[in-house]
This record gives sequence, structure tokens and C-alpha cells, in this order.
Amino acid sequence: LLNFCQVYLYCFYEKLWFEMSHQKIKNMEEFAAVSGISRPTISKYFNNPDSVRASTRGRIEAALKEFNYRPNIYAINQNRRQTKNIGIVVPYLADPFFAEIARVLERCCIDAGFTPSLFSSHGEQALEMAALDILRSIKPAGVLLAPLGRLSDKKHIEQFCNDIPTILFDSNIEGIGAAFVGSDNFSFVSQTVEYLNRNGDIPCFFEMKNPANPNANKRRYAYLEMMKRLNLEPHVIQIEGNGWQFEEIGFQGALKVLRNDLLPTNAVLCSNDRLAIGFLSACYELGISVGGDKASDIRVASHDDHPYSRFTCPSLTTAAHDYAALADHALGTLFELIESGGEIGKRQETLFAARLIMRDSA
Amino acid sequence: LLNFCQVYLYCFYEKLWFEMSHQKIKNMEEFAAVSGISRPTISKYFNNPDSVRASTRGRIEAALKEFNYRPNIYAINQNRRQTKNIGIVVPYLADPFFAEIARVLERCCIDAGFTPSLFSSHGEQALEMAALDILRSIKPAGVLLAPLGRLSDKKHIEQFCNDIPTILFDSNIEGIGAAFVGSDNFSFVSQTVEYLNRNGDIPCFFEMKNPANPNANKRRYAYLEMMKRLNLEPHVIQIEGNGWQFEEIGFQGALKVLRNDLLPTNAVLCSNDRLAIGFLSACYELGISVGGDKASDIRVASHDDHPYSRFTCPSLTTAAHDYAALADHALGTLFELIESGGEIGKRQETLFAARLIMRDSA
DNA sequence: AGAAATAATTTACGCGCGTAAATTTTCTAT
DNA sequence: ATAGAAAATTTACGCGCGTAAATTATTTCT
Repeated sequence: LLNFCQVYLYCFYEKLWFEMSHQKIKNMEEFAAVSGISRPTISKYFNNPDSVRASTRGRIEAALKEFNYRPNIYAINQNRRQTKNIGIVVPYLADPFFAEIARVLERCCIDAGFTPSLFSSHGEQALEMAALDILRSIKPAGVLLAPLGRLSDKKHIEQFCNDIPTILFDSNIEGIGAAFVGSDNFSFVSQTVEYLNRNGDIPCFFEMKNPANPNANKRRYAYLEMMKRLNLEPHVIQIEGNGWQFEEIGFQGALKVLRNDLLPTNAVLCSNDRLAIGFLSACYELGISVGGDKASDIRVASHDDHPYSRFTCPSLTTAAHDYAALADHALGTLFELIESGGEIGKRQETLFAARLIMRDSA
Repeated sequence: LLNFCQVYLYCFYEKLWFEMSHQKIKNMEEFAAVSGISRPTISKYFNNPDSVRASTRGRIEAALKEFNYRPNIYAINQNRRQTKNIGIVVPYLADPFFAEIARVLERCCIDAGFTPSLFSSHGEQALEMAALDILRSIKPAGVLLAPLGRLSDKKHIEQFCNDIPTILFDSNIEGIGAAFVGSDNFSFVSQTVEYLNRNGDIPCFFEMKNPANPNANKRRYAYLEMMKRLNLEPHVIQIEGNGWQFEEIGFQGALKVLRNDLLPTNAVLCSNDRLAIGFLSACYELGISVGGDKASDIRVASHDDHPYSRFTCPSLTTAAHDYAALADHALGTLFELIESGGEIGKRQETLFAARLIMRDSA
């Protein structure tokens, strides 16, 4: 009893001292003193609040509320084998598609008790490599990487993936990373081609000549395959342009194609919505009417369900990603990978199907 | 000479050992051994490569190239008084305006030798507070914060600003933060109002009833003031809607206004481009022609020079931000603040003027 | 009530680096 | 060549926390 009294008084004195002097708790030692609990137990609590007795947890949390102490994250991460950081790298954050997927991924990470760090390569190889270098330095538990694609330094990425548990998404690089989660491009294209063809329109395929993203190539193949199956003659229109200003590229390309009357059919299937946004803008400028009705000059469809595709003029018929499913599965796989210590067996590629969104443009 | 020989041989031995055993350098001690330079000097080099003699720097960098050593960032940040981290918080990253400004800010940080950490509040108060809490834990040298606005927990932000050198941008909160860098909303609105009025159109102002962002209110005041100066009767149309889905809100609001013939004049000045994108979409859907020419039904102008405003149908006349100037000034002020140790004197508010972009919509 | 199981405490070391003080080496300038 | 300045080295401590081992206290169960 005496001992208890001593401890209680000591703790009381410590608390009083800190309260009186308005001083901040600066380390776990001091927090242990004012809360009347030993430092190792406090440390254990922060690692896993359930690993201490409920009554102890209550006392800690009471003290935590009173003194706004938070452990130093740098000291934690220096000593822990593994951090609670998850790296997220997207190729171009100003693209609302990636902004949206990043948003969903971040949320999932936080809910799972991890701290996401978001990076954008801004379309540049150097910045993608820089992002990976920074990620290396923060020793993340795992990384979700959407590579630039054609512009990526594959050796560099491979090296990174060898050292840090990484899952690729959106844009695949054969054999690199522990797994890949992306879109089933054939599902995207087959639905839009089939839809356009349903009304007797023969779709031609509108795309960049040198697409940065490998999905673009897969979509072209899918288009060609679908046209073969439907016994239709395929037409691929490839426009010039580099970089990630897809709307501008689509706009300029469309102007050239439309002005020179190079459109072989009256139905255009754009490789992605951002090109389509440019295409529609060019149509408007040239007074060419777009729509699914008989009165319109041409029909336009596309892929991705870009956040703005609902507000184009006319609204854009497109094939939608399942953001939530993609994010869920990518993070689920990553967590498995992390828990298994980096070994997950055979590299799996998971592709998600599209959902056709019918709007006014076709 | 003998001493030199010894040292050289020792260093040679160390290097050989590491090369032979394919072992990675795991700390500065080991790197000092293989590079033949003392640890404090190595430490000094990493703090500032110019603080050591050129010959020493050369030897370090040669060893650095051979053995891919990087100091542990957690150990560094634990011991340094100040980290090299800069926090960047934007209210909604899926808005290309903020994506663009974040891109520019990130680049400036990297160029200045800092490591930017990007956070998005995703339009939610809880997430804004969470972002600030995480930022606290990484003890950044400084923070650039674009608050949510109306939804922000001002007390929480104030507390944060008291502890960490913070500069507010885009959205001001009176008296909070060391400085504010934003837009001169009067410059934006006066130019668009004047432009619309130049051709004899009387602009009415189209906005959200409960805007999240304080700039919206300032723009309304500017509109009212300008109309007064021009001796015109002002008309403010306020539409319902909450959140950050501005295009959708603008679209629905426009549908209602246009269908019920509530437009008091034939010129519409939208509070921002995202609302305008929705407005134009609604016009298209209802078959109302928009444009600056005589043949069109109405004219539409707006503010922000959103990355997509060039591709709307018709392309949008708007007032543009100077992204680069804003980013430059915000970071410049922040660096001053950091170097001065958090004290910068009187809180300054810097506002940047707009540049009118004339396109087809008005 | 007493034994076994569980939890908390005490003690102590290590992580990788910043940094200070005293000393030695190297460079620069006359 | 030599004094003085500049740079590098040696030595040593501390940062805040993870974590292990041995011990003590508390809870749970029969």
C-alpha cells in the first residue's frame, strides 16, 4: 500500500509539474512519468493498443488526452523493422483519372492503418525515378506504382521492385513487380465496338501514334480483333503528338482529320476519353454535329469514364473503370505481400472488366 | 608516408571486403571506412556538399557512386533541428486547378532542395485535420496550406499555424498563418464584367448559394461593385448544391434556370470555370447556343482558366491565374519564413491579378 | 486460498546519425 | 620554408524509441 502511495504521489507530482509549467511532453520517458506507466508498456501500446490490459489502455488514453503527446515518428521508423508507409506513384496527377484513383487508394490505406505518400511522375522519366528514390529513403512497407509506360526506365523500376514490395497498376511492365492490377482492355473495347456496330455504324479507331501508355496498344489490338470477329474492315487513325496533354493532341489531330475529310466512317472510337474531349471540341469548332441520333453527322465513343465525360458536348458514351474494385484489389494484394514478407508466389495479373456508359455522343 | 600507406591499405582492405562479400553499406560508419574519410566529414558533406574541400568531395562522390549508400532519413530527421520537408495541402486534388498548382509547387520545392509531401483534403474537414496531424508528425520545415474554406476547422488550423511555419494560399483565413498568397478577385471579376459589358451585354452572376471557398464571396462582391461602377443593375443567380462536384452542380443549376427561363440577361458570368463547364453542358443539352457572335442566344464567361476551359463547347472566355507567379511567391515567402526561424513580422497578404483569356463563349 | 497464467516493470542495449570539443593534418600565403 | 588559416580527424555524447531478459505484480482459474 505504501508503495502504491509512493507511486501515486510521484505520478501526481510529475503531472502537476508539467501542468504548472505548461511544458510539453517531449518524449516517451516523460509521458510514462506523467501517466504513471512504464515506458516499455507505453511503447507496446503505441505498437498495438490491444496488446495491453484494458485498464492500462484506459489510463494511457486518459493521459494521452490530457497531455497531447505523440511519439516521434522518426525515432519509431528508425528502430522498427518495417514502417507503416505505403507509397503511391501515378504517372500524371493532373489527369483526373489518376487523381480519382489516388483518392480512393489513399482512403483505403488510411483505413488500414497505413500512411500513404502520394507521388506524381508528372509525365517525366526523371521525376518517376526521383519519386522511387525518395520512396526508397522512406523505406515503405509497400508501394503501388502506376508506371509512365513507354517512358519508364524499366531497369530502374525492376531494381526498385527487387528491393521493395511493389505492385504495379494501370500500366503493366511484363515480369516486373509482385503483381499487376489493371483493366481488361478487351472488355473495354469490345463493348464500345459492339455498341457502335449495333446501330450499323462501322467504328474507326482514333489514337495517338506514339502512345505513352501500353493500354493504348492493347486497345488497338482489341479493336482489330473485334473488327475481325464482326467481319468488318478496320480503320486506325493515328495522330501525332507527345506528352500528356491528350485533350490538346486530340483536338489538333481531330482538326486535321476532319478538315481533310480523312474520316473513313461516321463512327469514331477514341482510345481514351481525354482524346475524345479534344475530338469533340474540334467537332464543335468545325460545326460537325455529334450524336447517336440520325440527324447527327458522326458518332463518338471512348474509354475510361473520365470525370468530365459526363459534361462534354454532347455527353460522352464511354466504358467505365471500376475504381473501387481496382483500388480494393491492388491494396488487398499489397497487404498480402507485406504480411508474407515480400514473397507471394507467382506473379499474378488481375484485369477488371468495363461497364458501358451510354450517353448522347453515340 | 607510412601512415598514408597504412590508411590506404586499410581503406583498400575495407573496400575489397565489401566488394567481395557483395554486402551493402548499412550505415555512415561503414561508408566512412570504405571511402577512407571520417564519419563527421561524411556527415558534413551530406548536410552541405560545398562545406568540404573539393578534393574531399570528389573522393566521397566517387565512393558514393561505387557503393550505393544513402543516409538513413529517419536517423537524420531525428537528430537535425529541422527537417527538409515541405508540406503541401490542397482542398481537392481531383480538381485540375489544384493538381496544376500542386505540380508547380512540388517542382519548386525539389529545385530548392526540399522534399515536398502532398496532401489532399478531398473536400472533407476530417481529412484536412488528418493531413495536418500527419504533417505535424513529420515535423516539416514549413507548410503551404490551401484550406477547405467554409468547412475548415479554423481553431485547428490556427493551432497548427502556431506550431509550424505555415503560409496560406488560394483561400484566406483572416489572421491565420504567417502570410497569404492568393488571387486578386477584383482583378478577375472586373476584367470579365468589363469585357462582357463592352459589347453591350449586361452580365448576371451565376454561383453556388453556399460556396465552400471564400473566393466565391469575394467574386460576388467584386461583381456587385463593378456593376455599381458601370451603373448597371446587378443580378445574382444562386444555385443549390454542396460539395466539390462543381460541374454537376453547375449543370443541374443551369438546367433549372434555363428551363424556367430565369435568366435575367443574355450574358452569364460564372463564379468559376467548373461551374461554367456544367453550365455550358446544360446549354448544349437544351439546344441553347452560346457564343460571342450575334447569332448566339447567350454569352458565358468565367474565372480560373481551368485546364479544360480551352476544350469546352464553345471554348470558354475566362480570367487566368498566374500559376507560376503564385507558386514562386508562396514558396519564396515560405523560405524566408523558414530561414528567419518562423518570425517574419507583419502578416502579409499578396494578391495576383488575372489575365483575361478571350475565347468563343463570349 | 493458492497455483498458474498473464501483464507490467526494471534494466540495459542498440539503432544511425548530428554535433561539439580538442587535436592533428593539410592548405595558403608570404 | 614557415606561420597562420582552413579542413579533417578523433573522441564522445545524445536524440527518442524498439526491444530483449529478468523480475515483480496482478489477474484468472480450479
